[in-house]
Amino acid sequence: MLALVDCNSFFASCEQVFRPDLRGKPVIVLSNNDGCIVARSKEAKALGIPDLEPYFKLKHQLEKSGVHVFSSNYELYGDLSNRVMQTLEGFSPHLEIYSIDEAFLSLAGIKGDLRDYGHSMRKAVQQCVGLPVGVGIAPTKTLAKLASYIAKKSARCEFVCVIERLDQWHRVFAKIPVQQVWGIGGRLTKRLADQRIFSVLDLMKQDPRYMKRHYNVNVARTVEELNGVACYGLDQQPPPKQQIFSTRSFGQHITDCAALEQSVSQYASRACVKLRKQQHLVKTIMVFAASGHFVDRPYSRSQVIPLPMATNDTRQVITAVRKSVNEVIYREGVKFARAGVGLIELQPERPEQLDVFTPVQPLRSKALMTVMDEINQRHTPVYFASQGVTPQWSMQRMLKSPSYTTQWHDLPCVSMK
DNA sequence: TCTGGGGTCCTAGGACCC
DNA sequence: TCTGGGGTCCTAGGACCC
Repeated sequence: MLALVDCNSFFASCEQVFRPDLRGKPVIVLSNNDGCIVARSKEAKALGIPDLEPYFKLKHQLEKSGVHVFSSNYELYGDLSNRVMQTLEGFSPHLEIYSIDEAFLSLAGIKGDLRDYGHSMRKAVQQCVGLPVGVGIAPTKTLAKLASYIAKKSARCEFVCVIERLDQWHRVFAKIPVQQVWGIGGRLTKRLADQRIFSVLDLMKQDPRYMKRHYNVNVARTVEELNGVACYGLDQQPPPKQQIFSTRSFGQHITDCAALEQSVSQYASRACVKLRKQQHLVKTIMVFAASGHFVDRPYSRSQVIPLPMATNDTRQVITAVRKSVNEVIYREGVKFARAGVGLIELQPERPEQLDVFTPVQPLRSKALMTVMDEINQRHTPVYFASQGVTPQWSMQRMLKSPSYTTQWHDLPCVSMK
């Protein structure tokens, strides 16, 4: 059996941990640049606030109804996420961190009542981190996901749902729309509806071979998984990333080339930090920049750049992306709204076999990057001048909460009265 | 004025090889 | 009369996830 543990309204709940005055109140969290609504507390959902709606459209209404609004604070969410995962590690030696707010746990060998076990996980996370979670327990990942959905929807479950005997669940599955199944998105839902497959039960009853022929192998696997046949195992050590991207929308539109160069330098630098963390080198990079989606004549340019040698030296990558911006991407008169850098062809830092003819990165690069990474973990960050000192185009996060758990000057204070 | 930022996997079709 | 079959690699596009 597997458990899926996921945090309820994760970002919104994080904001409430150090603000007890906001518990039980409507709270929402916005995406980067305060663009869209990406998380809503239970109370905010109850007010009918839609997910992924642009903030500016609802701002007025939100103010009127007294909703508490936050910019995203990834420092805080990342740190609380780590604490949740550490707590869960105490419940199973086999844990797959699936996303910032979810983990799969193997419950193989767990004796006793699984529902009780689920409740003890819930209690532990609540007590150690202060966050509410739901627990779904079932024989396959897809069913565990479904169980966690039921755990949150049905009051009777009290946030823990165990699916063991599948035949006892047909009545419930018949009431759940098929798009709630993990792996079934909007497009597939439409196609399935044409075949009169509307509910989880409808999908579960299909022949996997037929579904493989008419859809694809993943849909076939989903059907198998719904029937208790495990097609996906636990990935305890996620494979290294095959591509690394860093892209952002700007806080303000950019029209001059120097500013655009600064921004891609910064994204290149961020991507290279991730690259070195997974001990890889990059051979090919991609740079792009574009105007907003919602202008009359949208502009977008990208360039794929092979590097002279595989590297993880930020300087090499910055040089290449700046050149690209200058010579290919930038155009006068365009109001750029976003840009990004992708490291698209990677290879391990230590290849199995070196060969005589391929140039290798100088050792001094490695030494310099190691020192930079170490300084940036512990001290005031150092960075390249080309990233700009006080860029005007930086992300807007007007409503960000303090980094309560990661910055000394943001530590919460307790006063005794 | 104002609409996120990451990722993965699969499939089909073309080019090319023997 | 009669014109193979199997394979790899690459790319673009589609679909999904959080």
